[in-house]
Amino acid sequence: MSQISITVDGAASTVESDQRPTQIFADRKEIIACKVNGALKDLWTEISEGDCVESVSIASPDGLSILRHSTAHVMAQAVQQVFSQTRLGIGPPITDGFYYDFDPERPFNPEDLEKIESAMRKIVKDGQRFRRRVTTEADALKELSHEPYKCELIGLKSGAGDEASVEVGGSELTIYDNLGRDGQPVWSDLCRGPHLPSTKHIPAFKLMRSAAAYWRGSEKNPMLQRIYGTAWPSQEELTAYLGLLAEAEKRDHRRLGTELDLFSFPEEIGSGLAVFHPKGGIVRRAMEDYSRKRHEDEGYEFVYSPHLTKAALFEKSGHLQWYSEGMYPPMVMDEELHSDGTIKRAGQQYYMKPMNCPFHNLIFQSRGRSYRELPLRLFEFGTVYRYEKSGVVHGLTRARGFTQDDAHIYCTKEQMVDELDSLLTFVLNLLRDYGLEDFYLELSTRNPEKSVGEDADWIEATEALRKAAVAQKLELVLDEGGAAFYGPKISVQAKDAIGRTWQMSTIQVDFQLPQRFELEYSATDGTRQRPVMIHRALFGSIERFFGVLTEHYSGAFPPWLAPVQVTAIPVAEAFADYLAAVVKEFKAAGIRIDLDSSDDRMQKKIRNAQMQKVPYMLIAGEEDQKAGKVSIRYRNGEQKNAIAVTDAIAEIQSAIRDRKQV
RNA sequence: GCCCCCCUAGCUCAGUCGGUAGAGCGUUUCCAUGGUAAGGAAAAGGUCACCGGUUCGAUUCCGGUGGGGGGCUCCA
Repeated sequence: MSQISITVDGAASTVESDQRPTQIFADRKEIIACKVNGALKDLWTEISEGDCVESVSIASPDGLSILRHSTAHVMAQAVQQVFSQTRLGIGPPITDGFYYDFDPERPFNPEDLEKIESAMRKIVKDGQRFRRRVTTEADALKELSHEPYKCELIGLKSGAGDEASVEVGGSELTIYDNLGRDGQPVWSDLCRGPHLPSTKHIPAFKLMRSAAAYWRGSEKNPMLQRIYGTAWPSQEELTAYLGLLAEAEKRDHRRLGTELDLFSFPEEIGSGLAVFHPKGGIVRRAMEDYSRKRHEDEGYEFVYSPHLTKAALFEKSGHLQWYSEGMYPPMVMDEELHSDGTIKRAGQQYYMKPMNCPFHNLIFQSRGRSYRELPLRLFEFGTVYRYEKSGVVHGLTRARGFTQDDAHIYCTKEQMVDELDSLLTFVLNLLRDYGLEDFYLELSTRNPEKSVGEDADWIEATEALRKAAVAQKLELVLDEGGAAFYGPKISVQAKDAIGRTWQMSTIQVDFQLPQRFELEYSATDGTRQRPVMIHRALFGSIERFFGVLTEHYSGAFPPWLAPVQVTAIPVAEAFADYLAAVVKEFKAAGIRIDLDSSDDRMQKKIRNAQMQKVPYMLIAGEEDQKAGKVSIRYRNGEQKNAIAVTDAIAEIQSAIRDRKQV
């Protein structure tokens, strides 16, 4: 047997020529794949003289993808074991897990998932080896003739899109066989790979849910049944992941909205239309008040516009041509009909507004504008109505009626760069004031096929946005071709307390509307010029931001936002009068404080306040009353005793003023 | 909009293989006056989402509508 020289993880090495990485890394159990000369390969791959071999650990990003992809194969095998008439779609790894699409005889139910999961456990236990096999298109079509979706993928191979590329390799067509103990294939799947050495390398997995998905992601294609699963390098990591999901469920704003009596969606009103209860109203008002103040400081002017308008306005803006599907249908006013039903006098059509910009444009246009007025910043908490498809409505984060913290900035081209820069700084600082700290930015650029305007304008605006983004020194992600038809945009993505990303603010340059509305200002030389228009919403919508903050804080709002800032709890009824007097002082100091005068025992009152996530409890008993003092109990269970009332007020006031979390 | 699932007291949920229903929490009243996350007792509270169909009889089975959930597609 001859020897070959290779590099293993950067170190020169000499091995027998028939050695495979599986043997080279035999004593490192966490190594489940490798890179040969930079390309991801199975550990069973052949290596040759001069190859550079790098180990891929199961915990690395590549390793996790391979683990999850292999688990998807195991699931597909199990599904076909349990339901033999099921045809296969595709089964890629995704963030935290994997899915596989199936065309079963009937949709899966939860019991099916249990059956599939136990079949998977058996396959994992069997330790089936994954074997890569190169095939030809003709052979594969023959072998997979009973798998129509796979055959379709083979046909697509040349122009393979993203979703197909996991299944069919770029240059070679490969099939992965799962080999039983006797070395014979027990199951096969068209796949690019790579895969784990064997199924026993799957340390921990769980099937999560079944759902429907269109074949190859198109509404026009048939619906397949998708099963989602998750897989991890260890049982502990799986448990931790499931714990995170449970935590996310606990802080779901829809659940907290009920538990904390913040808002509801009465069926009588309609899907996606919320009412805010008194407690939610306080939080919302605190959010709005602070936003208003900051906008005022920043040179915005406040305007108001109606919720309804005649159709002509949205014809002018282009919304009716482009977005009428997303609008509530028109109300027809003052229409007169003949007795035979034909129209005698045409009515007037009114629409609920899906956006505020046309109204702001009318304000801009209401009189001549001078360059001296620019940048003109018009701000409105504008409530809009959009007829979202029934399947997408989701709590406060995707509603049909919502209020944007909307503003439109009209400026000269020369002012655009500075304006965007200061605007982005303003946005980020404001979001930080609300307790969000971790951001990245996304720059959406032109899609040439779906856009209007001059190339030069697009380039200029995109560059201005890019410059503003880069100045923030935050991560910048490019969303190529993701811009709206009328101009490029930056969106601010914020991470919440448990690491989930939410799209918050958008800043959008618009070339279209100033033209459609023929907006003009008088320049220094007396000529009439078209202003640049910038759309921006910092919260996106107040409802959505409310939902995000509720989840971010898990309902435990910082004092400045908390509906009830302090609950006063007498140790016994005898001290209620004393506390009532103290409560008066707190109220006079502008603190939102409630005295719990119910006949519950104090332990119960503490529990209630705790569950309502009230930031402070003010407790007083005999000792406090004698000394004229109070005790403060915090949300974390800590307590400070014998505090002078004025000190307690000062402490809480300062936390509110500084928007501190406690 | 599409696929699947769900809707029982204010909330969270049992239950009825078709004979009109239960628990815990909450609410009300009474007792208890209690120093750090549930004191005790009693009572009230339901057209079993709504509308049709099948049936002697429907909360239960079937169909439709509304609302919700998980996904897909979409998100100006």
